Amino acid sequence: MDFTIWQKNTLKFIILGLLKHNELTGYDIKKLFNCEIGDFWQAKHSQIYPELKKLEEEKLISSHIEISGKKLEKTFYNITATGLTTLNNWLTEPQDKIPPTRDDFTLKLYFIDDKNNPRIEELFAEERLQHEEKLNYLTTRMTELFSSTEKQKAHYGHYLILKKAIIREKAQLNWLNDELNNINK
Amino acid sequence: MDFTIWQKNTLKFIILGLLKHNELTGYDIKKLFNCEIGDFWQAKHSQIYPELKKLEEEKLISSHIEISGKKLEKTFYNITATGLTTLNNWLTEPQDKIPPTRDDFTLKLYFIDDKNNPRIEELFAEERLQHEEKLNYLTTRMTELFSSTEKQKAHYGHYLILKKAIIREKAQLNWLNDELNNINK
DNA sequence: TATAAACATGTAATTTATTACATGTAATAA
DNA sequence: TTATTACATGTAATAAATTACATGTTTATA
Repeated sequence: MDFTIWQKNTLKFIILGLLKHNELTGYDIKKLFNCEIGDFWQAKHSQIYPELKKLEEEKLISSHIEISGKKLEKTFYNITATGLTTLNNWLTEPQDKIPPTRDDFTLKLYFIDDKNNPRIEELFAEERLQHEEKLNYLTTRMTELFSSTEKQKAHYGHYLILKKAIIREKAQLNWLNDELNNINK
Repeated sequence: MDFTIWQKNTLKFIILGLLKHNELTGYDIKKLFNCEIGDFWQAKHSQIYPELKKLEEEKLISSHIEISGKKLEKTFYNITATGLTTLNNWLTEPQDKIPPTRDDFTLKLYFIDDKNNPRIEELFAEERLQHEEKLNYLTTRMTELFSSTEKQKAHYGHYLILKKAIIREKAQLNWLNDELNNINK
């Protein structure tokens, strides 16, 4: 009997979730981390490809090869019945404590004690730029994908996380602007 | 010549930052992750103690032992001049792209496509509880530590990150409540 | 005065994630 | 038509982080 609680391996479940509806190649999965889910998780191809092989060994996914063009072999993956069960179990598991944000911008701030240190303003300005760019991208995506309530309902989860990301970025930007105003006073 | 860019090792700089003003033991540092900085980074003692030894080898910190009680040896660490320079360099480095939130609550949501799946409401309720508890803790800390503007100025960075965490939790809770209302419509 | 909780420090094994190394095809634009 | 970009897939080395194993002291409390 093994009561060992291993580390999460969230990537495993993300892959299963992504394969729920469509068959995908490793490259497809890699690209999806550039879109909305990239705001909530990221993985490099060097982690994705081995994970796919592991999942196939565990019989949670299956694969077949298709030739694209003259000789390029693309490996498509499909979720199995067992895989679907594993995914649903994960979805039903109670949530753990909220993990830390791992935000080193905030940490840097924490270690600058002098309110008049000019680096504070610089940091805020840099950070604001990043969040402005992100918010811009996210709002564009939102109008692209979910202009109508029908479209929202058809991909409800997707709609939700996009909305959440936008709210997060806006709150962050508000805070950044407020603090920048305080500094200049 | 080595142009290799290694992974960050943020813990290293957090330790240096924490030692900037006070000498601390490994245990002290461990405990600090239970407070505000725990919202932005966390580390187990099994990572902290080896890191402290590494930093001492690199001459970024120094240590001395004090006896507590009859025979308990406590190792206190101090930052060196080199350590201080290293810390300041980190603080001055331009910020990277904002990293993903690694939020598996949101990911789970993403993979529940059916708007009527009862698991959605459950997930939201679980998550709301967590964030309510956290917000509670944070606001208590805020009044404990920063009731006056003098106190805010004296530890400006600390004040800032506490404020940021509170704003984040509030925004999150607002979103959770909004969505819970939408579900019940 | 026993005992539980908090203090205090460490290592080993393992998992997770990143960077670097490595190779080749297909489509597009100049 | 050539060059560049995107497509496509992998492994090796390394770093970062977690879990588990391990031991002992001091303080508070029942």
